[in-house]
Order: sequence, then structure tokens, then C-alpha cells
Amino acid sequence: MGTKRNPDLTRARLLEAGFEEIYQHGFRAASLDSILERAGVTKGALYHHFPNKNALGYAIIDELIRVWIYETWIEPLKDCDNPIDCLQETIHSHLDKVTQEACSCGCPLNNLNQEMSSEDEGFRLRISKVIEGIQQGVAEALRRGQVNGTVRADIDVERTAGFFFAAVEGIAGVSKNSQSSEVMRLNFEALSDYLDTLRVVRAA
Amino acid sequence: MGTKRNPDLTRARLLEAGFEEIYQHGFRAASLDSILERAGVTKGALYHHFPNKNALGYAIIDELIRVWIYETWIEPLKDCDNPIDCLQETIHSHLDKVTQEACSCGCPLNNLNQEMSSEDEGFRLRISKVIEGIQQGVAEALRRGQVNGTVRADIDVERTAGFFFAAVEGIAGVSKNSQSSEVMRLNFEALSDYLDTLRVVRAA
Amino acid sequence: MGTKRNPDLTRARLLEAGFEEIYQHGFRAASLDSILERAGVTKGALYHHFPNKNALGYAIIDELIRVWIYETWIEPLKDCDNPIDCLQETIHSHLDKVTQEACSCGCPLNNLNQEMSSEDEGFRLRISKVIEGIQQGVAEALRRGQVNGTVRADIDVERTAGFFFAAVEGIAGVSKNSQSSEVMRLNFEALSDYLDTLRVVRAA
Amino acid sequence: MGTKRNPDLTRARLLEAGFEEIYQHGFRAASLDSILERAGVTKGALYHHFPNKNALGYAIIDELIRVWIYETWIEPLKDCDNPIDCLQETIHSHLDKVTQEACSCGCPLNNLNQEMSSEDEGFRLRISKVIEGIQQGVAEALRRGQVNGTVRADIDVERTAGFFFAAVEGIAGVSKNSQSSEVMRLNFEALSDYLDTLRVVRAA
DNA sequence: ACTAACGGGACTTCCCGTTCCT
DNA sequence: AGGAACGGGAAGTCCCGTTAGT
Repeated sequence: MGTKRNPDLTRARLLEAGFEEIYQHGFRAASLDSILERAGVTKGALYHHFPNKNALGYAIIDELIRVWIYETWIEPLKDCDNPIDCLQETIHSHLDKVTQEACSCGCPLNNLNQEMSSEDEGFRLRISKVIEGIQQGVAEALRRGQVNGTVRADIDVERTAGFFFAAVEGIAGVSKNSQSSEVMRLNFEALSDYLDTLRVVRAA
Repeated sequence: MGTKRNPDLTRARLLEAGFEEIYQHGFRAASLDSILERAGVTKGALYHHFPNKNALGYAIIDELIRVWIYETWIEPLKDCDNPIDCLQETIHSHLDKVTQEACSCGCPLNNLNQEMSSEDEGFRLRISKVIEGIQQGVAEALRRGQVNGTVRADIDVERTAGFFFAAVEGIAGVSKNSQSSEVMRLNFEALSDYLDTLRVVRAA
Repeated sequence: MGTKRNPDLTRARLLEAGFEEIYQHGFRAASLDSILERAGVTKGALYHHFPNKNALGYAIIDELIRVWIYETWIEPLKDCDNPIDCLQETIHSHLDKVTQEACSCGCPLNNLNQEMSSEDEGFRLRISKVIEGIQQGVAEALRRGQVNGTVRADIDVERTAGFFFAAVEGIAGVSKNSQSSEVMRLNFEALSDYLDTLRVVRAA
Repeated sequence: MGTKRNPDLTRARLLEAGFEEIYQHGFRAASLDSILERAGVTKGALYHHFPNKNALGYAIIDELIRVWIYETWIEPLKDCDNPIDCLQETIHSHLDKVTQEACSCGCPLNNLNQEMSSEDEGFRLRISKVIEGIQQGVAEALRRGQVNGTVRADIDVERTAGFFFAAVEGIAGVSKNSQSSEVMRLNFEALSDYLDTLRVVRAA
């Protein structure tokens, strides 16, 4: 019996199973019954923890996707002197870890954004918060780079951070279409080139 | 009679109504009944022109979205000497024309790509063709720019064209989330800045 | 152009194509569009020759199935002295000709009878006429056999003919289920044994 | 409360209502909505107990038709000395109980067999099992009759049992067409005559 | 005689959410 | 806290039949 009546575990399994199903098929095409089967629980359990399907999606954004994205893109920037080096390293590290599924299914955040932002305000605002967080994290790092002289002083760090994230999401989109990690790599190389243009050019 | 028994018009209305509904709600959430109501035709007419919902979506990509995207991004590049000037003009012209709906609903191609590419091969391949067409058009213009000395010779035009398009789609995505044309403008300015880095630098 | 505008041929092709489709899938599951495709004509042609789907079915019974059944079971009885020998020969000849399809799909008349008799009076009456015709043909032959001393005088020929036909249809049904011509053969052997019991027993 | 939340009853009502609807109109023409109305349950309840329409049909064969047929034709044979007397009694008892509906709608098993055997393997196999069960039951009784001297020793009991059942189904078919219990009676008399030929003939 | 556009309905599937019960 | 029965609706498919036109 041991594992019975473990609400925290049940909730975690629902989030995980929900994430997988939604990541693979989109939110609306995700079937609650499939999620329940993956999680190994029944409908009563789900509706005990979440009032409806949307709330499950909200929690997945707040508790899984948000965390994963921050760990991937923001954490590495926390204590670095040269943010451009750091972002380029993050890109390459991301490329190394990327799986076939990650390529074919795109970015979980981007998927939900495209599908739900214009239909449900709850999704839109939660996704918005995640995006803002990333942009602020990148902007802050760039600002520190301006102070320590590794980033050009004449750029608008907010605008640049926003564009950087937009490009990342755009790359995820075209890679999803091509289903090829090679396409993803080429695009990230180009993004890396773009980052180089933000460096301070030393006199010869 | 006038409007009676006009198969081309019927088909065109189905495509147009289908585009609107799909653009606003996504492909799967788009209701055939709503499309029929918008188009003012009946289910029999739809079934006569298209075997199923997917086929309608395919035709919308091939006959509406593809054409619109080409007219927007490729046609202006056809006869221009300086592709970078030209792309920047296209961006600003696009910004001028953009409506609130266009901002909130994102890019029709990007929406379908995110929603359907990993679920249906028919969608994926059609979208892929459109993407390739755009990339080739931009790449060709950049190559001409390299020949006439307006574009840096050291860039990989294919990779750059691909990244350019990825960034455009990424911008459409974040703008959709923010529902603000101001965000879109800022991002396109940043993209414009990126394009500037591709110019040949003249000696002072 | 040669074959254009040949109403008789068009009608014949519709009957033939309709028969095939209905034989394989049943009347209600038979799709008019499939029939039209098989026949190589369009819906307008069909509705020019027949007022509706039922009428096509009626014509198939009257003009195809009836004829085929008479040729198979009644014609051979026309000029024979010993009806029992003759029926047994017919059975064996039928067994020799039977195809895999004929085994799996059953008897066309029996199929339509089971499916449509209780739902549509038009079908019921037409099928009834065919059945009566067969029973009368067999009964008449048996009567002749009674006259010429090859058939027992104490049997009710009408009842016997009816039972004979019922058994034939029953055999078609169980063979359809087993999809095996071996099952059909065994049952027809048993029917043949039954026929033997109708013979006049000669004194030793 | 009484009738609330009684899954077994709900399931039983679905089976019963499904049987009636399918018996009267055939499987494909049977409307789920009509079945639900007859049963007094909702679509959700049906979908909970059966994954689809076919599964409902399968359960009706396994749990209703099979049982009914066994009770009618096999149970009476269980403990009888003279199987031929017994089968003839069963026939007459069946004739006494037969209703107008039973005459017009034919045999439920035969109906499903004709309609579905060649289209769906699930139906074919389930029907096949029922048929085999009956044939084995009859064959076993005949064998016992051979042992105790009430049945001719020279007949093939398997073949005879198979033919007997085929004839019963054939009779159901022609009776369905005639919609007359008189036709059914005549045919069963003829079948009864056939059974008489299987008896051991006593010396005068 | 025949084509093709079109009308409009009915069906199964499937789904999200609720409620009774343990 | 969770399991299972159940409510009720909406969607896409597909189909038969009609009609304008040639």
C-alpha cells in the first residue's frame, strides 16, 4: 500500500503527465483521460487538486516550465563577468542537450503562447510573467556588462534582451517545423553571431 | 442570379472564412459550423470542395497564407539594389499596416506551424515549403547585395536569411503575448539594428 | 467519344456496380458515391435512371439477383426426369463454382432479405416473389417426380420445396460466418443426404 | 434513491435497449440516441460502460443472445434419452412461444451474422463461437442417442448438427420475409420430418 | 443524358466536468 | 483523498438527394 494517499506525489505526477501530454499535442488536443492514464490516477484525483483543465495548465506553466526556463537561461547569467560569453555558452550547452523530441515539439512555453495567449487571459498573463522574467534577467546581465566594459554602451539593453528572447523562440519554431537539430544549430550560430556584434570593440 | 452557382466564389469564401476562423482560434479550435456561417455556405458545399477539415487548412496555407507572405516579404526584394534598405523598409511598412488583430493573433503561418507541425505531416510539409521559399528569396537578395557591394561578403547568406525569418516569427510570437504593437515595434527596431550589422562599412 | 450517351450501358453499369457494392457491404452501408465511382458515372446519371437508392436496390433484385438465382436453381430442373438427382447435381455444380468471395459474402438475396425485409416493404415483396418463384419451381419438379415415380408420393411438395430453399439460405449464412468453403461443402452434403430420403425406395 | 448509481443495472439496461434496437433495425441502422432513450440513460453512461458502438454489440452477443440461444436450444438437450424427441419438442415449444415480432425480425444471431460477419472480425468471431457451441451441444446429444440406440449409427453427428442449425437459421430467414408464423410452422414441420429420418427404424 | 455544385441532416466519437461513494 | 458512475454537449464525417446548367 505504502504509496497510497500521497497528495503531493499525486499532484506532482499530474503536473508531469500533463506537461508531457500538452507538450506533445498542445493544450486543447491534450486529453485529460490520457493525462490521467500517464499519471496513473483517476479523474477524481485531478479535480481534487485542480478545479479544471485550465488550472492544470496554469500550474504547469508556473511550476514546471517557468522553473525549467529559468534554470536554462537565467541561472547561468547570475554570476558572470562577460554576459555575451555566457549567453553563447548557454546556447551551446542548450544545443548539446537538445533531444529529437525537443526539436520536433518546440519550446513548451512558445507552444502554449501561440495556442492560448489570444484565447485565455489566464494563460497569457502567466506566460507574460515568464517572458518578462527572462528579459529582465538578460537585460540585467547586459547592463552589468556595460558597466564592466564587456558590452557596448550604446545599446538599449531592454530592447536587446527582448529581441534575444524573441529570436530564441523563433528559432524553436522553425526548428520544430524542420524537425532537424541541424537547422536549430545553424540558427543558433547566427544568433551567436548577432551577440558578437554587441561586444565592445577594442582598439588595435 | 448573380451569386448563384459560382463554384469559384464559393470556394474563395470558404477559404477566406476558414482563414479568419483559424487565424483567430487556431486550427483545431476552429469550428466548421462557424466557418460555414461566416462563408454563408452549407456543409454540402464545403464537403464538395474539400474532402475534410485538414484539406481546407492545406488550401488556406497554399492559396492564402503563402501568397500573402510572399507579397509582404519577397516581392519588395525582387528589384532592389540594396537588400538591407529594402528589408528595413519592408519592416516599417509592415509595422505601419499592422492592426490590433494582427498583433493579438500573431502570424498565421507561425500559429499553424506551432499547432500542427508535430501532429500532421501534411501541414508540416506545406509550411516547410513556404518557409523555404521565404528564406531563398531573402538569401538571393542578400547574395545580390554581396555582388553589388551593399552587403558584407563574409556572411553566410543562407544562414542569415534563415535567422532573419526565425526572428520575424519570434517577434510575432512575443507580440501576440503582449498584445501590444509597441512591443512589436521595439523588437522590429532591434531586428533593424541587426540588419545594419550586415552592411559593408565604408571608410571615413 | 464513342461510348458517350449510352443510356442502356449506363444503367447496366449502375446495376452491376450497385450489386457489387451492396453484396460486399450490405444495402445501407453501400455508399452511392462508391457505386458511382465503380460505375464510372456521376450522381446525375444515377438519379436520371432511378428515383432514389431504394429503387436501385429494387432493380438489382429484379434484374440481376432474380435472374442469377433462377439460372442457378430453376433452369436445371426444367427438363429432368429425376428431380432429386437434378437438385443434387445442381448443389455440386454450385459448390464447384463457388468463389472465396461468394463464401464470405453469403447469398445476395439472403443478405438483402435479412437486412431490409423488416424495414422496407418494397424490398420484402420483391424478395418474396423471388423466393416464391424458386419454391414453385422446385415444388413443380418434385411433383413431376412423384408422377414418374422417382419421388415419394407421401411428401408435401410445397412444404418440402420451401424447406429445401430455407436450408440453402441457412447454409449460405453459416458459410458466410465461417468464411470456409469446407463448411459449405459439409452442409451441402448433409442437404444432399436429406434429398436422398425423398427418393422412392425400391424393393430388394 | 433506489435506482441511482447502480452501474450493473445501467449496464443491463443498455444491453437490453441495445438488443431491442439492433434486433428491430439492424446494427448499423440502430441509433445510439434511440438506444439511450430506450434505456433512459445518457451518452456519458454509455461511453463509460462501452468504448464504442461495436463493443456494445459484442457484449449483446456474449451476454444476451448467446445465453438466450443456449437456453432455448441446448439446455433442453442436457438430460434427455432421445435427442430426436427432444429436438422436436424444442421446435414445437419454440413455435408456441414465437411472437409476431420474433417472426418479422428473424433470429437476432442470424441478423447480426448476415450484416456484420463480412465487415467486422469482432462480430464474426463472437458469432462463430455461439454457432460452434450450439453445434457441439446438438452433436453431443446425437452421439448419446447413437449410444443408447435412439439415433442411427451411420450418420455423421457433427455434420448433422451443423445442418440442423443451418436449417433453423434458414427457416428464421424465410419466415422473416413472409412475416407469417404459418410459414415458420410449415418449415419447422419439414425440419421435424427430417429429424425423423435420423431415428433408428424398428423392425415391424 | 449527363455533370457538378450544393442543401441539410444524422450519426458516432469524444470530451470536460460533476457527483456519489468509500 | 481518491475512485468510478454519469451528465450532456459539440464536433467532424459522410451521406442521400436536389437543382442549375450543358
